[in-house]
Amino acid sequence: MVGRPREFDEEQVLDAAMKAFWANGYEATSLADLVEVTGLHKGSLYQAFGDKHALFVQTLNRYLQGIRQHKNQILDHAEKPLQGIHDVLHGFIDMSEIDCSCPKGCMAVKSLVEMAPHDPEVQRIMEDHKAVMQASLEKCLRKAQANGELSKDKSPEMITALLMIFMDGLATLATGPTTPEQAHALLDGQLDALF
Amino acid sequence: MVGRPREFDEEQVLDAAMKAFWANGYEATSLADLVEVTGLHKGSLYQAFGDKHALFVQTLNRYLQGIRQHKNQILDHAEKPLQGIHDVLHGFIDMSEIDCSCPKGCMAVKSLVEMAPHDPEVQRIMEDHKAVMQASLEKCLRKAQANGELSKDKSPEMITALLMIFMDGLATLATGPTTPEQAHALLDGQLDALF
DNA sequence: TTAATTTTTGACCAATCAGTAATAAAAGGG
DNA sequence: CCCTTTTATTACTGATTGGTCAAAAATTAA
Repeated sequence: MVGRPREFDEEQVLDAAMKAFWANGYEATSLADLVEVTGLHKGSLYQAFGDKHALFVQTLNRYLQGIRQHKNQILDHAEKPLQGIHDVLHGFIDMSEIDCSCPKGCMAVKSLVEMAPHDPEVQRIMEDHKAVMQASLEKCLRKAQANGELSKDKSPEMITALLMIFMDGLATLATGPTTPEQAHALLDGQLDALF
Repeated sequence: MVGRPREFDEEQVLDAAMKAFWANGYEATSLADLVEVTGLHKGSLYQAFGDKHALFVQTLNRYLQGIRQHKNQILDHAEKPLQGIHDVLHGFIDMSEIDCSCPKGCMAVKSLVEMAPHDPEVQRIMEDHKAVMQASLEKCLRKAQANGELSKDKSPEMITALLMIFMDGLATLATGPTTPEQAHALLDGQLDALF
């Protein structure tokens, strides 16, 4: 490698920018904010990541990829598929407790609501992510049916859709003063209703 | 009344501003945008409604009040309470079809996600609104229980909470390319699961 | 040591941001 | 008809916006 070496860790910078966007949204996060949280100078940010929108897209992809990686691993390796789904969904609620430096709520839902309506790229990213998660959940539910864990007259598609809607709704609820305990109880209520 | 009379209709201006905020969110809606959609000059906007934030709060209150008025009337006067709930929830989906000039999605959810986390006033408004809607739904469910329409071993609180979460989730879904038919089907699926 | 390459840094830019102040215009009250 | 009150309009502000550019610094290859 030729040239002056980078003085920053790309992943750390992306994480810092991600948290800023996550906490405040795209529009309300200024370049000055990004400079502050990343510690980089304006020019370096542009040279390394492109403009503000490109940087945002990279942080969003990183956020979604992290979720997919973690959740799909649980879903694919769960001994009891239904337990896997239970763990994955309750795990979403605990995410904010594990890393307390994370903003409240879900960056994906926030981006979906703020950006997707008028941003084709964000829209595409979110649709792809949704399709992947949907497929994983459905696959897991079919395993549960084959397993005998889940009645065969339930519809995996409908259950999956309702679970994803529920998680989106829970994420908007989580922007307010809801405790993890309440969230867990509500999720249990929804799971009881569906299974 | 003394002084020069207003040349605009306050409610029309609020509606125009509301749609701008609704479509683009608070941060992404500039004063120039508001001047354009309202037809008023900057100074008139400030004199009549206060600053940008105050104007936003007024549009949000108008939006929420319209919903509460409409929905509570249905809930309170429904012959069959469960049918009333059915109508109210499906009615949310049809709102965008009735007035096609309305932006997609729900302004309340959008404001909740974008503003509530760091805006105490919006947070309070949304909490109050949620409490009112929650109370109306619960009251209606209890009537259904007294009526025999709803089994008494169901929890009105839990059902209400799950319905509200579901509607929030549906609103985020509606920012994407979801047809009203799909939304109705999903809502029916949720209602089937809950009742 | 020098040339090529990449990053860092800080100065700089036009455009837009929300918001204000001053003046003109239009009404009613005396 | 004048005075008061309210609204409309225009011009203007300082600050901030996202983004660029050129020069300095740090590294490797020749």
